[in-house]
Amino acid sequence: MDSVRQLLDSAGIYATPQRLAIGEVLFVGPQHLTADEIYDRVRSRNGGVSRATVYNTLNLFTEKGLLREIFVDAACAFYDTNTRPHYHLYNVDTGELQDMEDDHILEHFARSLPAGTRLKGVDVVVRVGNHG
Amino acid sequence: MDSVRQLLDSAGIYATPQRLAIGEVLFVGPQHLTADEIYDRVRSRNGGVSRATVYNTLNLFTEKGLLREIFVDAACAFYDTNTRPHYHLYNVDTGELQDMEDDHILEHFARSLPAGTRLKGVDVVVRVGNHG
DNA sequence: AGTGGAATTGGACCAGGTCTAAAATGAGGC
DNA sequence: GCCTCATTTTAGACCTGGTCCAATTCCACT
Repeated sequence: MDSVRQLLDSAGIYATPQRLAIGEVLFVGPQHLTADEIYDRVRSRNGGVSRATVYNTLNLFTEKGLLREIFVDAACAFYDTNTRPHYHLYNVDTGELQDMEDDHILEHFARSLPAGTRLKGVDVVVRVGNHG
Repeated sequence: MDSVRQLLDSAGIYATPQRLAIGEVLFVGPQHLTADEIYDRVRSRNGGVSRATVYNTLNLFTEKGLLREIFVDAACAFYDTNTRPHYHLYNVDTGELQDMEDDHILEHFARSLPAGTRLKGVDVVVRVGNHG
């Protein structure tokens, strides 16, 4: 139960009740959630957390490297608890997003797609910056 | 000059003056533009095109496979005239987006980054669907 | 207890992008 | 040439995810 507190500590994040509540929703395992899903889950478990705090906290966690933002369509960001560089499989029809673990997926993706799905495209974004 | 018309024809898109104007802005070569940039360029060249038409047309072109949408941050979509599966280099500080042509970039990206930039992360989205 | 800086809050605000209802366009038939 | 009707365009209202802001609360420290 205190693993979330430790995680925040190790990232240099001051642990508040709200941040712990949000962390407990997020860091139960690898998952992809939207801000709204996170907001709903935190509320139904702990009650009082405002939308603004959820956004603040998600941005803070992202900045500190505990989360990664994924943009897969214009109208909603996913937050991924797996922060290693990795691949995603996005189903444009269902809106599902899942991790792909195969390191050679780029060579194989066409062969290894889930049954019943058809390839629509592959985008790789290598994110760089000028500092930090 | 009529190559845009031919492109629209071959994609089964009825060629209107507005669509041709937008096509002429887009299909001059490989590039990444935002909807707003496209709107501005069309207006400064041809005048009368409404924002709604630009969005309609971009969606139509995307649907018909002439364009690809790229989501790289929450607040703005890029439209890429290169529709083959390929990689992008996004500079989080400048907002620049460029194509990467190296087919083995995933193995080499860490070594081949532009001078003065540092790796922030790699996201690969393999887009699939249940039909079509 | 008192103080000051950080965190939280609700609500106003912002900006892409979509929707809608009305007007304009234009190809096909006459 | 001109009607007709479906398609396209348009302006502006609208929606919605996300940010900003000023006011309040919290809490570590004295």
